[in-house]
Amino acid sequence: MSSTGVESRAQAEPFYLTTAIDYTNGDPHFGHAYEKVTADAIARYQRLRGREVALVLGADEHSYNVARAAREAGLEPKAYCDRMAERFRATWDRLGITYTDFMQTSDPRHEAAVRTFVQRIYDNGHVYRSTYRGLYCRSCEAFYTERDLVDGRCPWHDEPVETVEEPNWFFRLSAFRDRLRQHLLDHPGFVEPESRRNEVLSLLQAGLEDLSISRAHQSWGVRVPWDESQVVYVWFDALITYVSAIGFGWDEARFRRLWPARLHLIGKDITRFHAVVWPAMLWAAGLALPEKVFVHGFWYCNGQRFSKSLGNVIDPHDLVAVYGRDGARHYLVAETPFGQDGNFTDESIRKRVTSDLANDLGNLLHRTTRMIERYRDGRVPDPGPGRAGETELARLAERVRDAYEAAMEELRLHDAVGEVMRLVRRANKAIDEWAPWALARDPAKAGELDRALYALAETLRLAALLLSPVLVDGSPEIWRQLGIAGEDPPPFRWEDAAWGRLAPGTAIRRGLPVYPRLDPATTRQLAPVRTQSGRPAEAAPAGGGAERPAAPADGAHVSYDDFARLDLRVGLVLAAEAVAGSEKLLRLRVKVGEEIRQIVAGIREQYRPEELPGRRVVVVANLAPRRIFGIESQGMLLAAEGGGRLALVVPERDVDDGSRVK
RNA sequence: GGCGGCGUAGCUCAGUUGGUCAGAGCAUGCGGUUCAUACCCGCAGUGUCGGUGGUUCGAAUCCACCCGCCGCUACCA
Repeated sequence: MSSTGVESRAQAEPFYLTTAIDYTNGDPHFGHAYEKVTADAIARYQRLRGREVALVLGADEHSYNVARAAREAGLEPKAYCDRMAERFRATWDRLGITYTDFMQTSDPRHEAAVRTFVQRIYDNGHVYRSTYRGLYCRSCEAFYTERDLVDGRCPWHDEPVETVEEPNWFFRLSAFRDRLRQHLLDHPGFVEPESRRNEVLSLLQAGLEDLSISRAHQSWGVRVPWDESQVVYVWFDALITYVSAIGFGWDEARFRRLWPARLHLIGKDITRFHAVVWPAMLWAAGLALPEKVFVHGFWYCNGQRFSKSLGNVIDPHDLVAVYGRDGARHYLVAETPFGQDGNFTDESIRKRVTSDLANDLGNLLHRTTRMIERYRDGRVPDPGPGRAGETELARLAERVRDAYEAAMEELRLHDAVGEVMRLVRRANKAIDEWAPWALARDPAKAGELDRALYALAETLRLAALLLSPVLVDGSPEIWRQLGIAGEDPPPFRWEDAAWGRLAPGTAIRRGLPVYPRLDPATTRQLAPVRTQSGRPAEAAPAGGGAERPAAPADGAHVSYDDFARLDLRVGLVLAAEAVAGSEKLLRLRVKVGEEIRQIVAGIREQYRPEELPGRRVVVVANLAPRRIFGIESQGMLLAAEGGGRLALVVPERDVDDGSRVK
């Protein structure tokens, strides 16, 4: 698998990968950084393999939120976008992301590409005119879904929205269902991980609806070429970045060389657009499909979502400031299997960086260079003819290289790094076994000592090379300290990932530890554990007297505390109406103290809408809002069910609405 | 409710097609070493491999049912 045959073809083919393009109505955060770092590690690995790599990043700007943020900042949209794009690029530069292109959707080249693209699918007969119905806010000049609304009102203006119909252009997405399904069956690797692919398949099973791809009444966006009164729907616009960034519509030669992409890296929230809509778009435009859509996981923070209201967002710049560029990158790649969710904690990153980079890798370099200095006058000894490959370390190194290669090709980034760390740990152990300090005292063991020191230096050279896609600062530094001649920074090449390439006689240049241990006393906490109120948790009181022991929770009982988490309230039904198109659902407006909630309840078979207003009910007031039948339900009614009948639970005598139910 | 997935040492997880599969890393305890960044190395562990049945000479690994968790989806108490 390592170095023959198939290679020549692969090397000739460029490797084009993309990350999601980001909304730039706020600064880049941890999740953005994760995606870019993993993409960059893949890109650097492919370059290591000698392939031409295009790594595209970008900014998704034609959304209403961006236009609004611009207005709030007092800037023209384009000026605002350009400024934000700079902030994003600065962050990616800080993280060492080696992107080749950064496409803003407001870039004239992109806008031209979008027009070319949609014109093409129009000419190919995949677009038709129909009516779009949606909820429209006049102030925003934008449509919203039921899910976006807050209390049925515009999330930005707190104004009622109105149902508006407008003529739009529709894309025949449904026509591609069977073909897409077949493609997924024929190409198991088209969507990964497999669980995501299964989701897409079941989605297709459920059926597809055509997609409105234009909007009237909007000025911020790309004009539909054959209908200047409309702009292209923002998602359609955004996806086209993947081709516009590499020249579609403005540099055909480059586009033809790089397309189709080998990999789209995305988060799990946008799977549908990339695994369903995008392939259909490409087919409609007569273009080839990308080889793979890889869905990475989300990061949590102390088990909770990153969110501004919790105050636990992490600025990538802080991550770099505290843990270093390599520390941040290593943590992001090595901590969690690629494709799974991760959980950021200050403790986990400190441990990961300290044990892997400082204690294992950094210290191995330090002790190795120190011994070469001390025992061999600072020159890498000659292991002697034919002996270098005989040591266990040498054999392991080549096995690790092959396992690393397999892992990287399959995007098991975390396994790939883990393999190299295994080698590093084995080298540390080998030092103990060989005890070079003992060999040094016995002139008869000079050959053994030579071989030992050579093997250690060579292991470090290889480990640094294999880790170079992640440890972008440390890998070159390790080579520098090993005294490897050549360009600085070194052009890491896969051909050098073979045992024995380190030239005997090389003068090492020991330096300061590449990865100093973090000082726990001064390491800044990036994500202190917080209480639900958003305040940092109090430290446990000394003496421990005030600790409240958790009630035992056997299978049959919940603790009182668990029960107390429910906020049950008396509510007064103000209005009730049947949910159109539904048999069982009623949409209620319920007054609970000061607030009025919209609650969807499945009680229509037992209660007629007109008999409900004025009645008191019991409401679960702190239930997370859910969308039911397209309508947000902000709570739940308590009802008893039995004998096929449903009975609302009501207070036995009159109490004020808003009263607590215990 | 439907579909998919998961439940293995304190924690995070590996465990291809059933037979050294009961493991790794981290954390803990004890010991060793000195080349080293209070580092590294060794030893010790604990596990009813979610539960119950079944197939088999033999199952963490296959089947059934049950419990719990997660994802997508759904006319949701």
